[in-house]
Amino acid sequence: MARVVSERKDALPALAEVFREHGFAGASLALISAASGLGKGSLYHFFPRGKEEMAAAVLEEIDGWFETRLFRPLRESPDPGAAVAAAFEDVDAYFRSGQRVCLVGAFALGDARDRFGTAVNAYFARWIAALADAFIRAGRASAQAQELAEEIVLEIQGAIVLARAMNDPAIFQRALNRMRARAQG
Amino acid sequence: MARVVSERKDALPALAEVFREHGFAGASLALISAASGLGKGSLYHFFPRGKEEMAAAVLEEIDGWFETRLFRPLRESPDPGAAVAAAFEDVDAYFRSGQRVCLVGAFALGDARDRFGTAVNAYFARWIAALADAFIRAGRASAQAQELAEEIVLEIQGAIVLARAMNDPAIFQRALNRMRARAQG
DNA sequence: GTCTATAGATCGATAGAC
DNA sequence: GTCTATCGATCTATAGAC
Repeated sequence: MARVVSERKDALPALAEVFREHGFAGASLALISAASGLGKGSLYHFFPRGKEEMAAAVLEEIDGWFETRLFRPLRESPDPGAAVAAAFEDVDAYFRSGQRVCLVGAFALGDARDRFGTAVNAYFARWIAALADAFIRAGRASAQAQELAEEIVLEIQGAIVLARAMNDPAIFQRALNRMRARAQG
Repeated sequence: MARVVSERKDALPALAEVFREHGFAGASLALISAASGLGKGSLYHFFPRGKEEMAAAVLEEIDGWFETRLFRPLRESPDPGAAVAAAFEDVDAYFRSGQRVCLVGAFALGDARDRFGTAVNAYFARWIAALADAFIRAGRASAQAQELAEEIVLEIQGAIVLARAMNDPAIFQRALNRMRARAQG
């Protein structure tokens, strides 16, 4: 029977949750060890450069998930309108209506931005570019598509902040519905 | 000649900057001491309950600033349209076009939300309520005013996240201009 | 590969001189 | 009030047994 954690990749979801909940500075190795079920020795075996390498690996995994599940369909789907609608569904599920934090956005607000600035920037740049691509293929003018994409990514981040601050997923839902209407209009 | 720090209040701006830049967990007493010019002994003289009391005092000061500069004018100005326009100006200046983080929003994303949940919630609730009040007095229907206010506060938070993530104040400016248009329309 | 034990630095917080 | 010195706890990271 396969072990729960038999390679580095298997530990990443637990690590991601710790970084999401506690931030980079607040994510101690003790918390990471407890959440992943791995001792410090094992953690340093998988991530020789320590916490920084753990966070970088988590960012890379998140980036891969978004690339596969959101960005590529937005860029390549033959039906861009359906791809945009599906993307809103995926965003709602992934962020659990704002009760789950966007790790990249949280890093952007703190001093982790200095360490992981390139990854943070690239994540949002590709998100906006993929959305804009879908809007253009759906018939919008390039400049308008670009601004609408930026507006939507920005509003998703704001919805996470406000829904969490007020502990009210309905705020996230209302924001998402406004975005859907704007994306279709 | 008056000393630079002669009472607790004088230390708060420096403390606020440290919490903004490093988050609650990342704001060590060594950083706070260096930024404020106060030794640990003095810090504990002003804030006997330590870091938690420092952060609470900072949140209270921020709340007071917003109440005086933004919320009260929005609720009480005889010209609600002008108050809304002035509020956008103040927001732009205060957050330096997104290059300065909203401490309350940053706390909302991390585990500091559990400690300061009431203050975080109240801050955003009063911000939204004050904006909605101005919109109603400017002639909007109550439900629409409430939703527009929520949308704007949400979008300001998203603009800070995205402008910082991409290190581009123009993103903040564009978002603010969209909000101004929506608030006037 | 995974663990325990522990090093060395830094943490939040306190004590006491001045 | 402000400082220095220092406490015990916790931190990241390493070493070495298995």
